[in-house]
Amino acid sequence: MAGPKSTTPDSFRADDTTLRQFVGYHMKRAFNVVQADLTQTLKPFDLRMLTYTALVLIVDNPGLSQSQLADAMDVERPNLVVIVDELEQRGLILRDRVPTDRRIYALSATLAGCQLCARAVEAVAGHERILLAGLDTETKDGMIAALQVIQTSKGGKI
Amino acid sequence: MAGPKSTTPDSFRADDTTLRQFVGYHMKRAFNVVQADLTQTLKPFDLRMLTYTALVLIVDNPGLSQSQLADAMDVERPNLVVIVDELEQRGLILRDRVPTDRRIYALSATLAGCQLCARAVEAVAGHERILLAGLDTETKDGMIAALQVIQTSKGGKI
DNA sequence: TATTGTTATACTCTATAACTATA
DNA sequence: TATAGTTATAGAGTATAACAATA
Repeated sequence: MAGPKSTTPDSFRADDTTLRQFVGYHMKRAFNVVQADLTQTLKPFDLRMLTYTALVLIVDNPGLSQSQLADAMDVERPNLVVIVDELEQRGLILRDRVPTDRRIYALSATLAGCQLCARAVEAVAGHERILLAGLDTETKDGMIAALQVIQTSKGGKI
Repeated sequence: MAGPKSTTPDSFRADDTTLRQFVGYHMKRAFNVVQADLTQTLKPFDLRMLTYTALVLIVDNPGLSQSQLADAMDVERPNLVVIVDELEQRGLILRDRVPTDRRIYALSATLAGCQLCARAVEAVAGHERILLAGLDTETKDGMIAALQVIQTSKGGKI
Protein backbone atom coordinates (compact mmCIF):
# COMPACT_ATOMS: atom_id res chain seq x y z
CA MET A 1 0.00 0.00 0.00
CA ALA A 2 2.91 2.41 -0.62
CA GLY A 3 1.71 5.75 -1.94
CA PRO A 4 2.24 6.62 -5.58
CA LYS A 5 5.49 8.44 -6.30
CA SER A 6 3.93 11.38 -8.01
CA THR A 7 4.81 15.03 -8.04
CA THR A 8 1.46 15.97 -6.59
CA PRO A 9 1.20 16.42 -2.84
CA ASP A 10 1.94 13.25 -0.93
CA SER A 11 -0.73 10.61 -1.15
CA PHE A 12 -3.88 11.50 0.69
CA ARG A 13 -4.81 8.67 2.96
CA ALA A 14 -8.35 8.98 4.21
CA ASP A 15 -6.99 9.70 7.66
CA ASP A 16 -5.21 12.82 6.45
CA THR A 17 -8.40 14.52 5.41
CA THR A 18 -9.44 15.30 8.94
CA LEU A 19 -11.21 18.51 8.12
CA ARG A 20 -14.99 18.66 7.99
CA GLN A 21 -15.63 14.94 8.03
CA PHE A 22 -19.04 13.54 8.82
CA VAL A 23 -20.13 10.31 10.44
CA GLY A 24 -21.56 8.96 7.20
CA TYR A 25 -18.06 9.04 5.78
CA HIS A 26 -16.64 6.85 8.52
CA MET A 27 -19.66 4.58 8.58
CA LYS A 28 -19.50 3.97 4.87
CA ARG A 29 -15.79 3.19 4.85
CA ALA A 30 -16.07 0.83 7.80
CA PHE A 31 -19.15 -0.80 6.31
CA ASN A 32 -17.31 -1.32 3.04
CA VAL A 33 -14.64 -3.24 4.90
CA VAL A 34 -17.13 -5.32 6.84
CA GLN A 35 -19.21 -6.10 3.79
CA ALA A 36 -16.21 -7.02 1.65
CA ASP A 37 -15.11 -9.42 4.36
CA LEU A 38 -18.63 -10.77 4.69
CA THR A 39 -18.93 -11.29 0.94
CA GLN A 40 -15.77 -13.38 0.92
CA THR A 41 -16.81 -15.31 4.00
CA LEU A 42 -20.22 -16.17 2.57
CA LYS A 43 -19.05 -17.08 -0.91
CA PRO A 44 -18.38 -20.77 -0.06
CA PHE A 45 -21.99 -21.01 1.12
CA ASP A 46 -23.32 -19.31 -2.00
CA LEU A 47 -24.88 -16.60 0.16
CA ARG A 48 -24.77 -12.81 -0.03
CA MET A 49 -25.24 -10.46 2.90
CA LEU A 50 -28.95 -10.10 2.11
CA THR A 51 -29.67 -13.79 1.69
CA TYR A 52 -27.58 -14.60 4.75
CA THR A 53 -29.39 -12.04 6.89
CA ALA A 54 -32.78 -13.30 5.73
CA LEU A 55 -31.84 -16.91 6.41
CA VAL A 56 -30.58 -16.18 9.93
CA LEU A 57 -33.69 -14.18 10.77
CA ILE A 58 -35.99 -16.91 9.48
CA VAL A 59 -34.13 -19.64 11.36
CA ASP A 60 -34.23 -17.63 14.57
CA ASN A 61 -37.81 -16.42 14.14
CA PRO A 62 -39.82 -19.18 12.50
CA GLY A 63 -43.29 -18.18 11.38
CA LEU A 64 -42.57 -14.56 10.59
CA SER A 65 -44.12 -13.00 7.51
CA GLN A 66 -42.36 -11.40 4.57
CA SER A 67 -43.49 -7.97 5.69
CA GLN A 68 -42.04 -8.54 9.12
CA LEU A 69 -38.83 -9.82 7.62
CA ALA A 70 -38.62 -6.83 5.30
CA ASP A 71 -39.10 -4.55 8.29
CA ALA A 72 -36.42 -6.33 10.30
CA MET A 73 -34.01 -6.14 7.37
CA ASP A 74 -34.87 -2.56 6.49
CA VAL A 75 -35.61 -3.57 2.92
CA GLU A 76 -38.64 -2.68 0.80
CA ARG A 77 -41.09 -5.54 0.39
CA PRO A 78 -40.70 -5.79 -3.38
CA ASN A 79 -36.96 -6.24 -2.98
CA LEU A 80 -37.42 -8.95 -0.41
CA VAL A 81 -39.45 -11.14 -2.75
CA VAL A 82 -36.48 -12.15 -4.88
CA ILE A 83 -34.42 -12.88 -1.78
CA VAL A 84 -37.08 -15.18 -0.36
CA ASP A 85 -37.56 -16.71 -3.83
CA GLU A 86 -33.90 -17.60 -3.97
CA LEU A 87 -33.85 -19.21 -0.53
CA GLU A 88 -37.03 -21.14 -1.28
CA GLN A 89 -35.80 -22.40 -4.65
CA ARG A 90 -32.65 -23.68 -2.99
CA GLY A 91 -34.76 -25.63 -0.52
CA LEU A 92 -33.50 -23.67 2.47
CA ILE A 93 -36.83 -22.21 3.57
CA LEU A 94 -40.56 -22.84 3.20
CA ARG A 95 -43.43 -20.48 2.42
CA ASP A 96 -46.49 -21.77 4.24
CA ARG A 97 -49.93 -20.24 3.91
CA VAL A 98 -51.47 -19.15 7.22
CA PRO A 99 -55.01 -20.62 7.38
CA THR A 100 -56.38 -17.80 9.51
CA ASP A 101 -55.10 -15.11 7.11
CA ARG A 102 -54.48 -16.39 3.64
CA ARG A 103 -52.69 -13.23 2.56
CA ILE A 104 -49.68 -14.09 4.69
CA TYR A 105 -46.83 -16.50 4.18
CA ALA A 106 -45.29 -17.92 7.34
CA LEU A 107 -41.60 -18.37 6.67
CA SER A 108 -39.60 -21.17 8.22
CA ALA A 109 -36.30 -22.88 7.57
CA THR A 110 -35.91 -26.43 6.32
CA LEU A 111 -33.41 -28.81 7.88
CA ALA A 112 -31.00 -27.99 5.06
CA GLY A 113 -31.57 -24.29 5.75
CA CYS A 114 -30.84 -24.70 9.45
CA GLN A 115 -27.70 -26.67 8.74
CA LEU A 116 -26.36 -24.21 6.17
CA CYS A 117 -27.24 -21.36 8.50
CA ALA A 118 -25.35 -22.94 11.39
CA ARG A 119 -22.21 -23.37 9.31
CA ALA A 120 -22.42 -19.88 7.84
CA VAL A 121 -23.02 -18.27 11.24
CA GLU A 122 -19.94 -19.99 12.59
CA ALA A 123 -17.83 -18.81 9.67
CA VAL A 124 -19.11 -15.25 9.99
CA ALA A 125 -18.45 -15.21 13.74
CA GLY A 126 -14.92 -16.39 13.15
CA HIS A 127 -14.19 -13.77 10.52
CA GLU A 128 -15.78 -11.07 12.61
CA ARG A 129 -13.57 -11.97 15.52
CA ILE A 130 -10.53 -11.40 13.31
CA LEU A 131 -11.92 -8.24 11.76
CA LEU A 132 -12.67 -6.70 15.14
CA ALA A 133 -9.51 -7.95 16.82
CA GLY A 134 -8.30 -4.36 17.15
CA LEU A 135 -11.23 -3.44 19.39
CA ASP A 136 -11.57 -4.42 23.01
CA THR A 137 -14.93 -5.74 24.16
CA GLU A 138 -15.97 -2.47 25.76
CA THR A 139 -15.25 -0.41 22.63
CA LYS A 140 -16.99 -2.94 20.40
CA ASP A 141 -20.10 -3.07 22.58
CA GLY A 142 -20.13 0.72 22.80
CA MET A 143 -20.02 0.97 19.03
CA ILE A 144 -22.87 -1.49 18.54
CA ALA A 145 -24.93 0.30 21.16
CA ALA A 146 -24.30 3.62 19.42
CA LEU A 147 -25.29 2.13 16.06
CA GLN A 148 -28.52 0.90 17.60
CA VAL A 149 -29.29 4.34 18.99
CA ILE A 150 -28.83 5.82 15.52
CA GLN A 151 -31.16 3.17 14.08
CA THR A 152 -33.77 4.11 16.63
CA SER A 153 -33.59 7.80 15.83
CA LYS A 154 -34.99 6.98 12.41
CA GLY A 155 -38.52 7.96 13.33
CA GLY A 156 -37.39 11.23 14.84
CA LYS A 157 -35.78 12.61 11.72
CA ILE A 158 -36.45 16.18 10.69
CA MET B 1 -45.24 2.34 13.64
CA ALA B 2 -47.81 0.08 15.32
CA GLY B 3 -47.26 -3.57 14.47
CA PRO B 4 -49.66 -5.31 12.11
CA LYS B 5 -52.59 -6.97 13.82
CA SER B 6 -51.99 -10.37 12.32
CA THR B 7 -52.41 -13.85 13.73
CA THR B 8 -48.74 -14.58 13.23
CA PRO B 9 -46.40 -14.07 16.16
CA ASP B 10 -46.18 -10.47 17.27
CA SER B 11 -44.31 -8.17 14.98
CA PHE B 12 -40.58 -8.77 14.91
CA ARG B 13 -38.79 -5.52 15.46
CA ALA B 14 -35.15 -5.75 14.54
CA ASP B 15 -34.29 -5.43 18.21
CA ASP B 16 -36.12 -8.63 19.05
CA THR B 17 -33.90 -10.78 16.90
CA THR B 18 -30.99 -10.66 19.29
CA LEU B 19 -29.72 -14.09 18.47
CA ARG B 20 -26.68 -14.52 16.26
CA GLN B 21 -26.50 -10.97 15.00
CA PHE B 22 -23.34 -9.68 13.40
CA VAL B 23 -21.85 -6.20 13.27
CA GLY B 24 -22.55 -5.85 9.58
CA TYR B 25 -26.24 -6.03 10.41
CA HIS B 26 -26.09 -3.10 12.82
CA MET B 27 -23.74 -1.12 10.63
CA LYS B 28 -25.98 -1.48 7.62
CA ARG B 29 -29.13 -0.45 9.46
CA ALA B 30 -27.46 2.56 11.06
CA PHE B 31 -25.85 3.52 7.77
CA ASN B 32 -29.23 3.35 6.05
CA VAL B 33 -30.55 5.90 8.53
CA VAL B 34 -27.58 8.19 8.17
CA GLN B 35 -27.59 8.01 4.41
CA ALA B 36 -31.33 8.61 4.13
CA ASP B 37 -30.92 11.70 6.28
CA LEU B 38 -27.91 12.79 4.26
CA THR B 39 -29.78 12.33 0.99
CA GLN B 40 -32.54 14.61 2.19
CA THR B 41 -30.11 17.17 3.56
CA LEU B 42 -28.13 17.34 0.33
CA LYS B 43 -31.11 17.44 -2.02
CA PRO B 44 -31.42 21.26 -1.92
CA PHE B 45 -27.81 21.49 -3.05
CA ASP B 46 -28.33 18.94 -5.82
CA LEU B 47 -25.64 16.75 -4.28
CA ARG B 48 -25.56 13.06 -3.40
CA MET B 49 -23.39 11.49 -0.74
CA LEU B 50 -20.75 10.60 -3.32
CA THR B 51 -20.63 14.00 -5.02
CA TYR B 52 -20.70 15.74 -1.64
CA THR B 53 -17.83 13.65 -0.30
CA ALA B 54 -15.78 14.26 -3.42
CA LEU B 55 -16.41 18.00 -3.29
CA VAL B 56 -15.44 18.30 0.37
CA LEU B 57 -12.28 16.31 -0.16
CA ILE B 58 -11.28 18.41 -3.17
CA VAL B 59 -11.95 21.67 -1.36
CA ASP B 60 -9.94 20.55 1.65
CA ASN B 61 -7.14 18.95 -0.35
CA PRO B 62 -6.58 21.01 -3.50
CA GLY B 63 -4.28 19.45 -6.05
CA LEU B 64 -5.06 15.83 -5.34
CA SER B 65 -5.40 13.41 -8.23
CA GLN B 66 -8.37 11.27 -9.17
CA SER B 67 -6.57 8.16 -8.00
CA GLN B 68 -5.89 9.72 -4.64
CA LEU B 69 -9.48 10.85 -4.38
CA ALA B 70 -10.74 7.41 -5.32
CA ASP B 71 -8.51 5.94 -2.64
CA ALA B 72 -9.74 8.40 -0.02
CA MET B 73 -13.34 7.69 -0.95
CA ASP B 74 -12.87 3.93 -1.17
CA VAL B 75 -14.33 3.94 -4.67
CA GLU B 76 -12.95 2.26 -7.80
CA ARG B 77 -11.34 4.68 -10.23
CA PRO B 78 -13.77 3.99 -13.07
CA ASN B 79 -16.67 4.86 -10.82
CA LEU B 80 -15.06 8.11 -9.74
CA VAL B 81 -14.85 9.43 -13.28
CA VAL B 82 -18.57 10.11 -13.58
CA ILE B 83 -18.59 11.79 -10.17
CA VAL B 84 -15.76 14.13 -11.12
CA ASP B 85 -17.40 14.69 -14.51
CA GLU B 86 -20.56 15.85 -12.83
CA LEU B 87 -18.80 18.27 -10.49
CA GLU B 88 -16.72 19.65 -13.36
CA GLN B 89 -19.69 20.13 -15.66
CA ARG B 90 -21.45 22.05 -12.92
CA GLY B 91 -18.46 24.36 -12.66
CA LEU B 92 -17.70 23.34 -9.09
CA ILE B 93 -14.23 21.92 -9.68
CA LEU B 94 -11.40 22.09 -12.20
CA ARG B 95 -9.29 19.36 -13.80
CA ASP B 96 -5.82 20.79 -14.40
CA ARG B 97 -3.04 18.91 -16.16
CA VAL B 98 0.15 18.57 -14.10
CA PRO B 99 3.08 19.65 -16.31
CA THR B 100 5.57 17.35 -14.59
CA ASP B 101 3.35 14.29 -15.08
CA ARG B 102 0.85 14.66 -17.85
CA ARG B 103 -1.04 11.52 -16.87
CA ILE B 104 -2.43 13.20 -13.79
CA TYR B 105 -5.24 15.67 -13.27
CA ALA B 106 -4.84 17.99 -10.30
CA LEU B 107 -8.30 18.59 -8.89
CA SER B 108 -9.29 21.86 -7.28
CA ALA B 109 -12.51 23.63 -6.41
CA THR B 110 -13.75 26.78 -8.10
CA LEU B 111 -15.12 29.69 -6.09
CA ALA B 112 -18.62 28.39 -6.75
CA GLY B 113 -17.53 24.97 -5.58
CA CYS B 114 -16.08 26.36 -2.36
CA GLN B 115 -19.21 28.35 -1.67
CA LEU B 116 -21.58 25.46 -2.31
CA CYS B 117 -19.37 23.22 -0.22
CA ALA B 118 -19.43 25.63 2.70
CA ARG B 119 -23.21 25.81 2.69
CA ALA B 120 -23.62 22.05 2.32
CA VAL B 121 -21.11 21.30 5.08
CA GLU B 122 -23.04 23.55 7.43
CA ALA B 123 -26.33 21.87 6.59
CA VAL B 124 -24.84 18.40 7.04
CA ALA B 125 -23.30 19.36 10.37
CA GLY B 126 -26.65 20.64 11.58
CA HIS B 127 -28.54 17.53 10.55
CA GLU B 128 -25.87 15.31 12.01
CA ARG B 129 -26.15 17.08 15.33
CA ILE B 130 -29.85 16.25 15.41
CA LEU B 131 -29.37 12.70 14.20
CA LEU B 132 -26.75 11.98 16.86
CA ALA B 133 -28.52 13.86 19.62
CA GLY B 134 -29.11 10.58 21.43
CA LEU B 135 -25.39 10.01 21.86
CA ASP B 136 -23.18 11.85 24.31
CA THR B 137 -19.86 13.13 23.04
CA GLU B 138 -17.88 10.30 24.55
CA THR B 139 -20.04 7.59 22.99
CA LYS B 140 -20.00 9.31 19.63
CA ASP B 141 -16.24 9.75 19.60
CA GLY B 142 -15.80 6.15 20.71
CA MET B 143 -17.95 4.96 17.84
CA ILE B 144 -16.05 6.99 15.26
CA ALA B 145 -12.74 5.76 16.66
CA ALA B 146 -13.99 2.18 16.46
CA LEU B 147 -15.13 2.69 12.86
CA GLN B 148 -11.69 4.00 11.99
CA VAL B 149 -10.03 0.98 13.55
CA ILE B 150 -12.20 -1.29 11.41
CA GLN B 151 -11.27 0.73 8.31
CA THR B 152 -7.62 0.24 9.12
CA SER B 153 -7.94 -3.50 9.53
CA LYS B 154 -8.72 -3.71 5.83
CA GLY B 155 -5.19 -4.65 4.84
CA GLY B 156 -5.01 -7.33 7.47
CA LYS B 157 -8.00 -9.33 6.29
CA ILE B 158 -7.67 -13.08 5.99
C1' DT C 1 6.72 -2.45 -17.88
C1' DA C 2 3.69 0.36 -14.80
C1' DT C 3 0.37 4.06 -13.87
C1' DT C 4 -3.53 7.63 -14.82
C1' DG C 5 -7.58 8.31 -16.53
C1' DT C 6 -11.12 6.39 -19.43
C1' DT C 7 -14.82 3.41 -21.70
C1' DA C 8 -17.84 -0.29 -21.63
C1' DT C 9 -20.30 -3.51 -19.19
C1' DA C 10 -22.56 -6.32 -15.89
C1' DC C 11 -24.19 -7.09 -11.48
C1' DT C 12 -26.23 -5.87 -7.02
C1' DC C 13 -28.98 -3.03 -4.28
C1' DT C 14 -32.60 0.31 -3.87
C1' DA C 15 -37.06 2.76 -4.66
C1' DT C 16 -41.74 3.44 -6.64
C1' DA C 17 -46.09 2.53 -8.78
C1' DA C 18 -49.50 -0.62 -9.85
C1' DC C 19 -51.56 -5.06 -9.73
C1' DT C 20 -53.98 -9.64 -7.22
C1' DA C 21 -55.91 -11.85 -3.59
C1' DT C 22 -57.40 -11.70 0.62
C1' DA C 23 -59.30 -9.37 4.77
C1' DT D 1 -60.93 0.27 2.53
C1' DA D 2 -56.72 -1.70 3.88
C1' DT D 3 -52.95 -5.20 3.93
C1' DA D 4 -49.65 -9.11 2.04
C1' DG D 5 -47.37 -10.42 -1.54
C1' DT D 6 -46.16 -9.70 -6.34
C1' DT D 7 -44.58 -7.68 -10.88
C1' DA D 8 -42.27 -4.41 -13.55
C1' DT D 9 -39.09 -0.95 -13.86
C1' DA D 10 -35.86 2.65 -13.17
C1' DG D 11 -32.11 4.40 -10.78
C1' DA D 12 -28.05 4.31 -7.91
C1' DG D 13 -23.82 2.09 -6.50
C1' DT D 14 -20.22 -1.32 -7.32
C1' DA D 15 -16.75 -4.27 -9.70
C1' DT D 16 -13.88 -5.91 -13.65
C1' DA D 17 -11.52 -5.99 -18.04
C1' DA D 18 -9.47 -3.52 -21.57
C1' DC D 19 -7.83 0.58 -23.81
C1' DA D 20 -4.94 5.20 -24.88
C1' DA D 21 -1.67 8.33 -23.19
C1' DT D 22 2.16 8.98 -20.49
C1' DA D 23 6.00 7.74 -17.46
